[in-house]
Amino acid sequence: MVRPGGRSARVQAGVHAAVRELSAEVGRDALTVPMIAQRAGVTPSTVYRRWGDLQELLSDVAVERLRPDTTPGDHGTLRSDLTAWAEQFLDEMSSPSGRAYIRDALLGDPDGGNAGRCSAYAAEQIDVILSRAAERGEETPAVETVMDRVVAPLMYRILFRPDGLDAEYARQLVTGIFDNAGTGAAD
Amino acid sequence: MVRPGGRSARVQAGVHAAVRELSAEVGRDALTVPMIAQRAGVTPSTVYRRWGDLQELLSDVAVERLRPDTTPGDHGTLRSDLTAWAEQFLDEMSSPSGRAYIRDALLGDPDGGNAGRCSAYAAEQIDVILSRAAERGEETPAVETVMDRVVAPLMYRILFRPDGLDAEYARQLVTGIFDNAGTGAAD
DNA sequence: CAGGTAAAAGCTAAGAGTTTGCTTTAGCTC
DNA sequence: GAGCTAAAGCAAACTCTTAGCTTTTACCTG
Repeated sequence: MVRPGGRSARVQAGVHAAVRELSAEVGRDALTVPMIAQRAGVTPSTVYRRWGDLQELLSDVAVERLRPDTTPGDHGTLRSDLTAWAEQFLDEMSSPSGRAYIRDALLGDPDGGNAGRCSAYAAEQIDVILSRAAERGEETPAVETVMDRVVAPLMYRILFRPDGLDAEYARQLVTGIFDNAGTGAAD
Repeated sequence: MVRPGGRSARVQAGVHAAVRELSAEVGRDALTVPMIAQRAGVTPSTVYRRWGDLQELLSDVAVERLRPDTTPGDHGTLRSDLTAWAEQFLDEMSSPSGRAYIRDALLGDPDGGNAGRCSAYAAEQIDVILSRAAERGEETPAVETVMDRVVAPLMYRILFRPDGLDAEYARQLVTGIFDNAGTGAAD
């Protein structure tokens, strides 16, 4: 077996780097396995054997790029932290390239867990925000509540209705968590 | 130009039928354009010229299969109508084949509108339920509210966290629309 | 630290899918 | 029913994918 740091790891890193470089140079839709393999200095059969097909490889790379690289900012209150996070999330994810990454991540083997990893990233970020609020002594909702009421609607709109999305929508969703005024439905 | 009912329409119908038949026979993952073209009695280049690639074709067919074929059932109250609809929606969409259709629909040209069409189907169904409730004299939430609070969370879980989904979750989401007890967040 | 071992990569050729220019057909319009 | 145009058929060139076999690499034992 080849351990981390060995040849396997170098090949994987090289192929991932080749995907990132080439998708910037020629565009995501023009990528082919032979092209990526050549840039990475490996043979196409290596890529096919390790990833199966182009989709699976793109899915892998997409998940890496969707991993947050910063801790959510501290704006003093739970509400402002969530609002800022939701606005940034929407901003990053609703761009054409952001949507492409999400779609690629969803495209991989459903049992491979790439999609689940994306969701986990968001949940971790939310958890950081909620924990910080709890330390301040604020009442906090469950992570699941924020996922259902903010993340899920944002992601749904990004995937299914990409038009007419703006930061105001993200703010309204966060407000909905704090506002118990009702939905207009009688019980 | 060839109008509806002409050769174009026949080819489209034949190719769609071929996709449905073959995906039942050999499985969605084994489909190829030449295989579909042969079953439909057309040449592969016809398929490539009309749809561009296999993904686009599968996306088209998936949207058709995601179109609801019945009106939401009437159970006497808004709450029971929504609950029944959400449970059925979850049941149909969370199956392996349901998830595959959703993924295929999302995969097509983002500007082609296939994803938006799926969302519109759900919105139409919700609208029927809400209109019926309004006629009964019940207070009703906006369609958007139901999309955000029920459809989006269901779809998010189906796509990103397919494990651990059950009818109880769907019921809780519907309850959340009627229950203004709060989320645990202080304002 | 030399030799053995197993996993992973390289190589190559056969097979399958995709693209494209040109020709033919179908259906509309006058 | 003759002309016209969009779409389909055809066929060849091209690219991608797959698979069997060989070679390399890194780890591990003696």
